[in-house]
Amino acid sequence: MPKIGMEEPRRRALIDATIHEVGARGGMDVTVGQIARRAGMSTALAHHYFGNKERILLAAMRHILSTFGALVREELARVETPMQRLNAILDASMDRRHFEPETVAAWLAFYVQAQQSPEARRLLRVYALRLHSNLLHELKQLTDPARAARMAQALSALIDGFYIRHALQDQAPDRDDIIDILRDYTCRQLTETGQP
Amino acid sequence: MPKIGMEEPRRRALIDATIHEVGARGGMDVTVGQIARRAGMSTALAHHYFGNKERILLAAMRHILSTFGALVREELARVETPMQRLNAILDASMDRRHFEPETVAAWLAFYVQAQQSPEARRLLRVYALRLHSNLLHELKQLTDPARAARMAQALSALIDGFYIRHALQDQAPDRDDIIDILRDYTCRQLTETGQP
DNA sequence: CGTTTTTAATTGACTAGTCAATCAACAAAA
DNA sequence: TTTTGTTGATTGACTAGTCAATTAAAAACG
Repeated sequence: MPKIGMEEPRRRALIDATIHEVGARGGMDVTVGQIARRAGMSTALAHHYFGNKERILLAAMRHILSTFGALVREELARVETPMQRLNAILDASMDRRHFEPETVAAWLAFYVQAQQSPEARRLLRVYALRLHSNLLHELKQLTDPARAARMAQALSALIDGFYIRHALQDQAPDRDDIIDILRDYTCRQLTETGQP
Repeated sequence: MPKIGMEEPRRRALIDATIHEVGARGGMDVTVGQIARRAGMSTALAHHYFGNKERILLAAMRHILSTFGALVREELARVETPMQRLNAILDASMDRRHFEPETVAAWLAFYVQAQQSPEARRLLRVYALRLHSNLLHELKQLTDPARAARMAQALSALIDGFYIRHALQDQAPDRDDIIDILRDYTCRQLTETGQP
């Protein structure tokens, strides 16, 4: 059975299985055995490729974050004006793919693991910082620096907040309502009223 | 040594120890042994009082949520006008006590556990619903129903979002900045501009 | 009041089970 | 034959939950 060049597909399968298993079980308390079985191999092989459990989990986390980042970059490449680019970031952040139950559960679980694992924490920080600086870059071209900074913070929090609420409430607003709220927020903030 | 009337302080100590232990370890992967040791008793006694591990965790969760609810109610009782009451809810939601690292970590961990445990899910739903309806009740007196609903959704998401961001980023805005952002949001939304 | 019985509090030792990680061994490709 | 892929079996550490036994307070009794 041993064919050569198995390393890449095996790693891929393990990462995929990890995300699905974490999503299905709804937490990080997955066993290497469960992951390996879903990926169609023995636990020993999983250890062979990743060394230990934590590295499997981190690889899965890295995969989710880089998928997210790639999607944002892709949407961003399509448009020109700051306003379009801002909307592109918001759209990409609310992409349907992020709302698949497994992904949401995995995301949430990673947030918790970040409290224990410095490397996981670092990864999430990178994601948060990139989102923030992406937003800020566009907003600075649309309003004054102070308001831009505040809006970037608020939009980041709104995105994370809606995401986490979506994870466990059925009456949470759906994707389209969320985008409406985000657009309404930016629109109102950028319309100059009384305050300087 | 056995004194009578120990049940109540023991339960209290176990709940307290659970929150601290979950907060310190940054997840739900705490052992009954760790909790019991921190509470100054044997694992058997912890089982004696709560039956099993899940009930210990749920009791701790219930305690955190009821503390939160009591605080909101307390602040709410102090003021009269809808606008004051709205601000009271926001202030209470952002109270310093909720930002103690242990509480934040425990809160986050409970969110994850809610994916696995129906009872935990139910408890969090109650919290979310109460926050939402509290906000909605005041907002309906300040603006039209559609906008009130949208604002309640947005404010809930902002609160949860800032909370979760605070849990793992040092550059996240602090309590006062967050309150500024929340107030700025409500202020702008309630100021009638162009759109009906 | 003194004695006996009941009851709550408490634990150490034990059971039965899980899981991450290791290892020795085997199969095929190069 | 060396390298790469692969596994079953095993180990060692840890965990939830149980249980019988112990202690002391309280209550019942004479």
